Amino acid sequence: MNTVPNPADLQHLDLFTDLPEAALAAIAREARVRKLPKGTVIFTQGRRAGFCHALIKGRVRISQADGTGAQLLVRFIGPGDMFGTMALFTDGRYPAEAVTVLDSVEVSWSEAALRNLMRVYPQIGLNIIGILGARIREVQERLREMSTQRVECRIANALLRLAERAGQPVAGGTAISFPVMRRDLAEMCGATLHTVSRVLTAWQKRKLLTTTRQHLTIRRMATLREIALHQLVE
Amino acid sequence: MNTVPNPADLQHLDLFTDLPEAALAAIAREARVRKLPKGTVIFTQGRRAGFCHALIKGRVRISQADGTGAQLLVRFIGPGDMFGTMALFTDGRYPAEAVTVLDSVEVSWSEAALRNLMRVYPQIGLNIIGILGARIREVQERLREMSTQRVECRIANALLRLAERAGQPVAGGTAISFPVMRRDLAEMCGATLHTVSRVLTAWQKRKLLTTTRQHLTIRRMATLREIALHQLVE
DNA sequence: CGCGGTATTGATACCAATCAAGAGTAGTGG
DNA sequence: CCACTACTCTTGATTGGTATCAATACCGCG
Repeated sequence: MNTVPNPADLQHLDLFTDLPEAALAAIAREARVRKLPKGTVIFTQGRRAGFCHALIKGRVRISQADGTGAQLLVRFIGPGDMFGTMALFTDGRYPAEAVTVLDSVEVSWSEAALRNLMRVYPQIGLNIIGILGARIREVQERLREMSTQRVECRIANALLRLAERAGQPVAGGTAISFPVMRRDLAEMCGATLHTVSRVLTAWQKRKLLTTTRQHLTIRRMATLREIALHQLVE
Repeated sequence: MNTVPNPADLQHLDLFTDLPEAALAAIAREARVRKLPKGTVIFTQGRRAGFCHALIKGRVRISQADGTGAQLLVRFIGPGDMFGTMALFTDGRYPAEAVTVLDSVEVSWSEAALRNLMRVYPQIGLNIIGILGARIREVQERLREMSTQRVECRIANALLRLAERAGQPVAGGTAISFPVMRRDLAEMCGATLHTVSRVLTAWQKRKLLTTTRQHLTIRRMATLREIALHQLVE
């Protein structure tokens, strides 16, 4: 379970882009690798954070609950993505919960190890800044969508983001490569699962996409883009 | 106009916390200081970014427009805050517009200067990571609010955030120290200015706050907190 | 087979946007 | 000094998009 990763796996992590070979080897020596079956809770909201995480394989669902039980789906983490790292540089507590939705392989580093590595290889710090910057952009974009657009647009945007980050070309469309429930989509775009269901069945009738339970394939990406952009849905 | 700042001014900037005296002096030498009257556009959305900015005095409004003209008020920048820096580490374009809402004093560094300083003083990089992390948290919190809470709660939360970052104790309450319009509040919490106006007058009748045009004083912070937390507003 | 989680679909209610009008306030310039 | 204009703010009437409530169907799995 607690093995050392192959440096080759590490070079695809966004955390470690533009680092020399030697660095990857050193980083690998400090790493902890774990195989995590689908459904594993990696960390829970509010727990003390001591590690920087990254995903080698699989998919992780990051979600945040408020006091009343309402949930926000913050993001799905895919292979190569760092996660749960922000906490180390703020108040030391995870602001959200992370659960695998597929069998996954995760790498992690203790806070001390990460800080040492950052000292030796300053590029890591620059990478983290870039990653956080990109995330702020994405979250702000979602915030703007939530403020100004209707549910249909927001659902379309959510699907486009999923396709972008986890789309697999298949015969006659793009399939999302992991199980997505109506509830997930709802929590991604601030709607109820009822509304999501209605919209998806309407789109299915229009041949924009096909869905079976938890599985989703986009058939007409272009039309979906139009719906996402335009306020109007002719 | 193009003077060198007093290092003492720099030590209160979140960008440069935990830096030695010598560093502040070096940083000051690279800086550009500008006095900017109220209403000055510091940068516009989409423009090529070449500087890292920080505010010494005054207040700056950061807002983002989508294609249709709808606006999101991203944040108000106060003394000590860095801004417009994310662009340097992502795609090199400002994702939002910055305008002074009070007479202000701004410091800025060219991208090259900043990168040099970061190389010599790695703490700056850590500071930036901390700042970006805190911002992601705040934006995510707003996103969750937008998804799950009603307008009244969201307006209450917006006011609390303003009070937190720009509240001045005055006789019988906390005043917001810069002009805030109904439209601003609306764009902060995804509502129309009409709704904001209605809610504020209702609260004024309940003595929760007092407003004159563009000026706002919170009288019962505790009650406002209750409204913000609870979904229910008895 | 029955059971728990997931998805569909209809009926109703209601929050907040939209539409519309006008009042207050600041600043400008003749 | 006052008319004039631009902007901010208030308030009412109406509409409509989504949530909510409620019931049922579907599917996988132990």
